[in-house]
Amino acid sequence: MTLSHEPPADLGLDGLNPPQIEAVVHAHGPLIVFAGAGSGKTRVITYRIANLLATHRVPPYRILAVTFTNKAAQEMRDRLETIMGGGIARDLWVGTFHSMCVRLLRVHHELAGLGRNFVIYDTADQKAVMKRVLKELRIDEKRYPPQKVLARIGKEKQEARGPEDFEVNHYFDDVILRCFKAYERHLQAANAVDFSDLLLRVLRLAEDPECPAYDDLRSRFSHVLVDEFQDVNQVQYRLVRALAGEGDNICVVGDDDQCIYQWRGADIRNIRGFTRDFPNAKLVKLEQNYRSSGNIVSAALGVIRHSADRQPKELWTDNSDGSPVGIVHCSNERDEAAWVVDQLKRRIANGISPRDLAVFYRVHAQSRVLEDVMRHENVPYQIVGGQKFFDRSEVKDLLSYLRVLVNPQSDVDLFRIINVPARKIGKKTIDALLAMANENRCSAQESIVALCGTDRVGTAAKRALRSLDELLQELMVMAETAPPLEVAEAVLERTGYSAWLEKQDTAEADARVDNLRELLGSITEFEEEQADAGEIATLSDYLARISLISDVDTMQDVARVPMMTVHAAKGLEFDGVFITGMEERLFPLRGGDPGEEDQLEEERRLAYVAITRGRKELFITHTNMRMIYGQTRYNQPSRFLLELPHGTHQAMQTEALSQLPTPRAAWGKPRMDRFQTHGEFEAAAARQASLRPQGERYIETEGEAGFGGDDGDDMGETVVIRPGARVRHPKFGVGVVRAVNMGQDPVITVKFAGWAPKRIKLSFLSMA
DNA sequence: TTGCCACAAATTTTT
DNA sequence: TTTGTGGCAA
Repeated sequence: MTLSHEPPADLGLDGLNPPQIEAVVHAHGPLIVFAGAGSGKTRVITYRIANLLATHRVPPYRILAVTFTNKAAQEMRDRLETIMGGGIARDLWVGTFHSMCVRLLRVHHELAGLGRNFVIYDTADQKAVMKRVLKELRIDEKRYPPQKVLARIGKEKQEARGPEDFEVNHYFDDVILRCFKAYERHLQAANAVDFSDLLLRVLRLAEDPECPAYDDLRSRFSHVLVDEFQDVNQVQYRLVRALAGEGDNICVVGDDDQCIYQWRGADIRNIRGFTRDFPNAKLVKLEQNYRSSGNIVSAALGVIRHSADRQPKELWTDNSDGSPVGIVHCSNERDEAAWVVDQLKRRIANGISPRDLAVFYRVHAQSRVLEDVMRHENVPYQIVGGQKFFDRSEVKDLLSYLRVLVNPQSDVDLFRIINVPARKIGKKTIDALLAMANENRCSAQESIVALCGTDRVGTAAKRALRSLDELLQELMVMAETAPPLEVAEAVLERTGYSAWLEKQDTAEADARVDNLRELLGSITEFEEEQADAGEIATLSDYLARISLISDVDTMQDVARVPMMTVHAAKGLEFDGVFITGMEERLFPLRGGDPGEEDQLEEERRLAYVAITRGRKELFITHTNMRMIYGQTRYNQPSRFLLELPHGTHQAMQTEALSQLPTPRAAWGKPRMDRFQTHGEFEAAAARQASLRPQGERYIETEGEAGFGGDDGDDMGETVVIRPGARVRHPKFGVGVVRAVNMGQDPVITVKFAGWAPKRIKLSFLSMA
């Protein structure tokens, strides 16, 4: 069996391709491409650019191509370099929205109201700023958690609204507004921007005809191309429109079925907006999938078919059916991990490279068990994303030092390192410094000298502050001229950070030293890269670069099995894919509160994305019982599994599951005493869950609801819920049933210890 | 001021 | 399960 997974080899410049592809490559004027999964869209964009360069002689620096990740940008560069040669790719503007905006802001920083060495605050930094704001405004952190306030503000900024556009609707909105204003003020004072600002600041310049940079921004690019257009938000879309300027050489490529970032502000309506803004836009559909086997494509279609409100299109493939999609029933998450790892091992033993396989999960929390088993079985793997390297405390410490040196106004960074390593500057001193800075409306670092001129702190504190200040001043002078690596090394030495770690002499401290070494390595790498590009490596460029690396960017091209969340898998493809945890409540993921319908839709698209990553083989696992976040859950198989068309998949189960004791056990939670060992007990519990027929779990009786069928089928006895029965809820624990409301989705009133009686859907309850 | 301990809270996906 | 916070003693 051979599968043709590649688009026609001659794709590109000579007119021998399917007409749709030719259209994308050669079309003039605005163009919108609906590109189904695996239709080779990135490749098509690449060839369109190549065509612009080669046939139309467009200078490379006049072309802007926006990708979703830095990795995708790099790949596009590499491909173009392979096709064109001559180092032409170097002058192209290829990158993410964020990296492109950093570049533009470096040019126009003054007009944007920023110092040249502005720094980028990540979510942790934002939180630190917000905490300070709340403290300053004397707002209770409990009632207004920093995260929540930031989320609200973030939503506003995502829609290009500042404090002046803020509408006060709810009773707590005026607090939010006050925080919003103070937050913006603090960022400004710190010469810092958050992720949204990066885009927003450029947008403000590019949309303001009065702005001196207006013309430069709008005429800089003659051709603009955007990949993954379905995940573009309001601000990004307006940015694209502005940068395309008066011309209409704009090409956007996307797939509404793969929109998985609505929670981050992605707006499918932009697709409609595009056809409205560019009424003469040509529309091309790429519907042939070159990537996946027939069975995988059918499975994907089965899931996405149920999606509401999608653009009409038909994905199809010429590829042979391949092997059926394996739906693997496992007993618990350890069993699941063991099965997956065993399969990986077999394939690797058969000569498949680990890098051609991949394991996906819905949330990072699932990775730990998989990692344990991988390590135990000596299967080489890499976690893509997750606890990020740059989030480790020692790494953040060093970076904070560097950021303070580059930008002394960055208070968040100063406070992070002010007493690391310990230099006898404690809470009281810090509070005094904070108060001073707020009074004088200046940065904390500037306030050091001022504070030392008062008697608000003791002499010991003054001495500590002074010596820190002197140290920072010296290093700052150095940072102006010395290469980044030298500065970083000096910081570690002169601040005593290295000595401090070494003195600890614990395994943990050693690991930290290693991490710092790795960070120095990354600086070296950056320096070399810049040298190759003929540019001078500056600290602030380095800092900006690492603020913007995404999860997938950290994926190395090494012989290890990549493991990642489904989100991170977007845009990637593998010969063999294992999707784990396909269970209700996990995938689709359901949080605490009412599961919104459109959230389910996004989960569905996410499942579609996951499935379509596979080229030849796809396995989807689900368990009866899963320990996650320290709690055991008994989950049904995902509804998405039920939507797979017949004949495309094959049900399998792990050995542990097939060795279960007799399935006649009752449907309620089995009693421990009926089983000899805990293993059997678990297995029986698992078995019960698996036996519940989908969609008919609850049979209506008068005032009673059961966890099982009671209509005389042969599935075992029914456990009946009636007032007085004891039930268990994953969050509230064990409670007593007060009342039962029947219906399609029975609602039970339950009294839990310590809570007022709650009305809860039966599906959330299990037997106690 | 520092470091330790106990307790509480949260727990999606990310540029 | 992990992470953060707050209080307390040295």
